[in-house]
Amino acid sequence: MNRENRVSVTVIRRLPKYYRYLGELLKKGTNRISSQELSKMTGFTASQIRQDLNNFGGFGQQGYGYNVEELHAQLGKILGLNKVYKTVIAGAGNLGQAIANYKGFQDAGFKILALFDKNPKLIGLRIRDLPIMDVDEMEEFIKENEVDIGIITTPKENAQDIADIYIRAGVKGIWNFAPADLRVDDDIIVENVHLNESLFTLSYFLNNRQEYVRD
Amino acid sequence: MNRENRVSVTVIRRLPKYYRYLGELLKKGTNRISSQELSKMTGFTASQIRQDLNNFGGFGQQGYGYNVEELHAQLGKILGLNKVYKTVIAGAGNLGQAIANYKGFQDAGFKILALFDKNPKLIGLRIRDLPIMDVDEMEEFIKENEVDIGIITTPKENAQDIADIYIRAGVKGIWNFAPADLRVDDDIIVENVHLNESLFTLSYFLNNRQEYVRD
DNA sequence: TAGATTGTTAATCGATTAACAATC
DNA sequence: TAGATTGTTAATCGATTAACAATC
Repeated sequence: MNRENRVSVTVIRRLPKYYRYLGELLKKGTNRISSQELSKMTGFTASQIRQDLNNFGGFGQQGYGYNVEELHAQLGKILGLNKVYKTVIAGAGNLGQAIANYKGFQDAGFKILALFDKNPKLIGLRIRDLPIMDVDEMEEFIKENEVDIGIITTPKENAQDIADIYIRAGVKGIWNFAPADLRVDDDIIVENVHLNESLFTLSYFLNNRQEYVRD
Repeated sequence: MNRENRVSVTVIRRLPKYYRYLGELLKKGTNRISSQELSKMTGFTASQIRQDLNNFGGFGQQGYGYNVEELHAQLGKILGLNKVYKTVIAGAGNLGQAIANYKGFQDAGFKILALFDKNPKLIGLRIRDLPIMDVDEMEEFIKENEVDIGIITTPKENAQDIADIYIRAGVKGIWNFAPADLRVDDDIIVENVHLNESLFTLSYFLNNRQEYVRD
């Protein structure tokens, strides 16, 4: 695959939502689902759903729809959720601890190996069974354990330094919660969670409700 | 303003980023900035930046660019950051506490009044100076204090119930961290932070790096 | 004045929606 | 077979980029 036939980022960002609803259907024991029913659940149009899925293959069957279990499995594979990823967390404050404690990520194959911090009061403690270690040991630890993903939950002042360590140590992706844009090589994938931007967007819509209600 | 002249959601979601960079420039003491320089910082094209800003007015000056202080103030007003919002947090676990502890939100005018939980071990504790109260008292509290924004950091199983309470109590917006889509009336603004979807997107790009590097 | 840079229109590009033949 | 629903092409819509006259 090359740039010409790659799937657009807008499409990719809808896949996790399909995956989530299919997981719920699977749990309920539903066997089949049509694009129209999925449309009602997700809020995307049926046409868009069929277009999106057909970027990756013809998973459906005319006159029937999609097999829930199969489509769920296929989307999981497309998203890379059939693998296990090793991750570490830099910044063992509340947010880092929240992520470490959230079972959902472990279940999805994102295995957290350790948290790192520079606060001596935190170093040595444990979150569940996970150690909080000195950030000075992080680079070494990542190399030894071949960590795939580095998570950043530090204040924004330290985010770039942490990113630099991550990259030197060889992580392939960074999940960044600091309100800063990281400078990284092109081959490092950065996914930002900018809570500030999310909250400010909410604030905008609160102040311009009349224009945006009823969509 | 009506539907015809409302600004598209894609534009709105870029505004907080402009605002953030302008804040940094302001702190550095920079007086003026051109769309071209802003382009280098933000990664959006200069043309797009000028288009975006002109949805709200002609803030620039030919041959000069934009006055940093003025544009920052204007964007703040557009985003509604010149007001104070009263908020509460439902779910006083790590994530709720992380948000309560994050000074940035308070500074931006989002005042947290209290956290709520149903866990007796948490009720009565304090996060900074904020009480953790019984969720049974939440509806009453919100009505009395005229809370604007309800934050949801509970497990997904409780998210809809909390949303229902928020709506009954009269909040105008919900900031939802639970991996669920809430059913609410059209006049309630919901802003979702779906960490699952963000992580799964990262996972996709990790597995399809060769297609997406160098953009 | 000359140079720089906006505001804005027009052109292009990409994403969404509509439509329907194919087929289960 | 008849009905349902996909996969896919074509039409539409919206967002981004290019271009340049206006003007500071």
